[in-house]
Amino acid sequence: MTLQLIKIESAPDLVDQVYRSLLDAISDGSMAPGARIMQEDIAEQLAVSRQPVLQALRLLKKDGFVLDAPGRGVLVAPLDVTWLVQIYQVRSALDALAARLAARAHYQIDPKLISQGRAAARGNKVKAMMAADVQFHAGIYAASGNPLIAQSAQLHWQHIRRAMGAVLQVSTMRESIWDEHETIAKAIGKGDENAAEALTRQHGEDAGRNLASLLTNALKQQR
Amino acid sequence: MTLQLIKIESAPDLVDQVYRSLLDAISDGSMAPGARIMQEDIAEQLAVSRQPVLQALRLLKKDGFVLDAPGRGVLVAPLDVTWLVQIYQVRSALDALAARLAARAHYQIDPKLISQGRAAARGNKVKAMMAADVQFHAGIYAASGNPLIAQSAQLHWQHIRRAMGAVLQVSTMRESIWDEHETIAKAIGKGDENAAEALTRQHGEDAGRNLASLLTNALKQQR
DNA sequence: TTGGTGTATTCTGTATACAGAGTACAAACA
DNA sequence: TGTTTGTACTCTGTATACAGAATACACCAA
Repeated sequence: MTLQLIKIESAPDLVDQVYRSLLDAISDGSMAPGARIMQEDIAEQLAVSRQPVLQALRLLKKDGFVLDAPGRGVLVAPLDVTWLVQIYQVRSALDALAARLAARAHYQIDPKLISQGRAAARGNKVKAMMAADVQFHAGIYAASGNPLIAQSAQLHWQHIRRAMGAVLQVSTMRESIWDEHETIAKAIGKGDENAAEALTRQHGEDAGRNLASLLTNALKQQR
Repeated sequence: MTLQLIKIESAPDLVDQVYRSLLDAISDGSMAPGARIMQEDIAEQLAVSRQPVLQALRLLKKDGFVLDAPGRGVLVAPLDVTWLVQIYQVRSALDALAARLAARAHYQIDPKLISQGRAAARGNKVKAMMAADVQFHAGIYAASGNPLIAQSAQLHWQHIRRAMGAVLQVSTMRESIWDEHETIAKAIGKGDENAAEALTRQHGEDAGRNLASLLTNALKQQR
């Protein structure tokens, strides 16, 4: 008999590990915007050589999480409202596309995603709220059948997570977003492509405007 | 008097150079889909060490131009119709967004882009046709005021270029695309956001379907 | 005291060196 | 002759070494 062995997940790959570690630290705010990054420090903290760090930083640079500071290495990209608005524009378009494709397939979004989301929204854990939000949207990406959407959007969500982290300590998320999510899920389930797309775009634009204004205030207060 | 000196463009940066060189070779087909890539070969050909090559390959991997072939290094991503369709779906959504934003600004697309495009379409140089097409769309991206769109779309265009290169030797581009381009430009100029968006999406979807079916045939013939 | 120049330090990017993982080939056995 | 096992080789990923570029600081002169 052929034993069913679990496929060994290969290649811990230091570059990947460093990349994730840094991305996480940047996204959750423990590496402050504008902070200077030195390869040697990171390498020492993670107990690897400078080589994997160098490569990971290059990947992060490509994603826009760190910027070149010629002569002084790189620094964590500052939080910029304009940049955030642009992220949201693109993400909304991707979300809208995903919703349309999902509706075309009459995909039934797992109702649990919504009930769990509402529960999280009633709580006071910022992390849980964010996670539920991400999961709902990820559900739509998966339903779209186009993995490229998820791939692009995932990076955007990291940027958003950064902005939210800087803002949500002060305010709370709009609770209405879960009503909107439910409406979107229904439109997708019914196969109403146009509605699903329009609702999703509207939802994204509202969220973008909301977060942008919150961030603007937060940045003002810092000064 | 303060002499106007041209700012020196810094950092030739070997990694970047290798990246571009490889991306170019892959996009124009001189590195065949499925071909195996060995760091040492590339390094020797470009007269650099393996280090920059390694990093460039990692960037290309992130972009989907090369795939991991565990144990045998990496290989040029094969041309895949499904993949191409997905690219077009995302790009069409981005194009539609860009068109909407450009229309919001009542941006006047340079008419030269269209006349030059028509001229190229009447010719028989595949490269010139592609270039004109890219330039028209790049014009819309620029007009959108959201640089993130251009950044994402640029990668998609490289993938498309690859597919076109494999196909356009055989067939010719639809000439009607420049009528469509003109209609889109007019809608943008008039500030008709909805029309600009809808037309652009339609244009993208048609182009995607067209290229996908051509590629399907081309791949069939190869067998 | 202030401005400028020279020097030392710091940090990056590239090259070389090394070790480990996987494949392919060859030899041996059924 | 086909299959399996052992071995050598190839290729990658990481570490270390080196050289160049930019900054910051200190010293000197006005």
